[in-house]
Amino acid sequence: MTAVVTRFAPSPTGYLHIGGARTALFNWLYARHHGGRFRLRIEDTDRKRSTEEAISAILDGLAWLELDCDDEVVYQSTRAERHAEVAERLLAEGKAYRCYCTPEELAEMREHRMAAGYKTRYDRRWRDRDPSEAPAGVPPVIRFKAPMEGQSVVADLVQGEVRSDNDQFDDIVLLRSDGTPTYTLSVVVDDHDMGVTHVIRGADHLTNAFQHSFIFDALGWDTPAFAHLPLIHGADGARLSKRHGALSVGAYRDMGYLPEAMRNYLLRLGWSHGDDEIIPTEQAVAWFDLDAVGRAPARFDLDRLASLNGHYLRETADARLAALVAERYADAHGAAPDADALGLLERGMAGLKTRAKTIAELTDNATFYLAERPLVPTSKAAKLLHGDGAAVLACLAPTLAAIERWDAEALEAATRAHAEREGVKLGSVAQPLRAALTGTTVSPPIFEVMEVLGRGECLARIEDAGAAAT
RNA sequence: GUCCCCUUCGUCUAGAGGUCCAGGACACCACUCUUUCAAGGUGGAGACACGGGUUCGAUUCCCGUAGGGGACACCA
Repeated sequence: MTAVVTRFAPSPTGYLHIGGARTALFNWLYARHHGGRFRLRIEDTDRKRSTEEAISAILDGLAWLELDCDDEVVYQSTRAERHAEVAERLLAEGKAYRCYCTPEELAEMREHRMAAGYKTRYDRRWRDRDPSEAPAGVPPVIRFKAPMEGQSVVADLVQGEVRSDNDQFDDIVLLRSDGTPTYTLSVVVDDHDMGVTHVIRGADHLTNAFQHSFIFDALGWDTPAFAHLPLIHGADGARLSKRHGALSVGAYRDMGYLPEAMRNYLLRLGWSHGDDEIIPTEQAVAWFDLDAVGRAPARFDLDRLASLNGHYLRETADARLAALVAERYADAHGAAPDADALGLLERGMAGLKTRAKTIAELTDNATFYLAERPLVPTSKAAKLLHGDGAAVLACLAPTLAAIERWDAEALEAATRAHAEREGVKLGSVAQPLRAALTGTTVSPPIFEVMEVLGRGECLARIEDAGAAAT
């Protein structure tokens, strides 16, 4: 039993999207679970569409998801020579041939054969033709001699045994007329050379797997095990596309999702372990295997991601959350919170984090800890302060100022006693207090907030509110 | 058009012939806790696409229909 080697092989034509991220995750998990290696190959084969930005977006995306890869990253474009060499070998062995058809000729053939109901697009006119008949000045492509009869089967670890009649496989191009390799040739050669044992990728490649198998066989190479994952669809069931909004993992990072939540979410899309829902990565590594991957495509559900994110948020250490909020706040306001402010955030985090689903929301809710006096209240909060609110606070202020031990417990006890003396409900005191201290009508428990904020700041904010109300 | 794959609550799924008048989670609705809002707790509504078989018995096996998805480039 050789050690497992998996690989993630994106083409750098855009950001790392949700589907790619899940493919990467499954490859990574499979490798980690089996104590194997997880490799990265950038499929930048010539293509004008491949860009440096896309490559770094993919690298960043994987780094954010904390899917570390082993060995060096392979750039497919650097391997064209080796690919061509393999094509030549196939040619020499009579397993491939030169085809001199022009693109126009092929387009016409395709159209005609399609209309006539043929199973293949290319009529194989050069397959058995004598090379001496080659037209002068036409650079040929090299085509693979696909089997024409019988049936083939791909033993897929997810899809099961998939069969197909051989009469519908075209003799695909291996090497273009300009000598560059096509995708089909490149994957096979690279997977072999990289020692890949398990090819885990999207189901959109299922049909290609037949062609890949043919080539592996023709070369006398061991065919890796295949596992084709069902695709991820948008919430409407249609294929994921631009109109579904954010597709890149970077966009989710920016929206304030945690990588561990994203991993957990993606993991449960198509894979399950009984009724388990919350599956931290360590547990996933221990449990993951391909036999529990389903075959039906799944829809992307933002609510589910948000819920999971809320869960992980609540489990995250306050210091890390405070740092993430500070970073976000700095991005939005241009100034990073100082050490004192960071301390406030960290101490306030316990009350804050049960009230947010994303870091973005958390940051919004935390701004009252970071804002400079005097606070600018929301309109609802201002309304509370302009009514009897100001008077209520003015009446309460001396009581608060006289408190000896400034903590939530003492503050609540004193305020409750005050409300009772005044014959009012606690709420009618607490709400104006909240408005004055946080500038909003919704916040963590107000006495907790007061403890974190400290005596001086609280009394000052109450005074500010009183001044603004007059 | 040809070939391949898929089909359990709105969504993700458990279920591998009787344990299922189908279980969990998210979302939703109540109630509860409560100084606000959350979180938490309790409860509720909600699905085996359809039609044939096979079987004493099908969500589970087979066939068909419908619907969805994928692949059919000198793209990857």
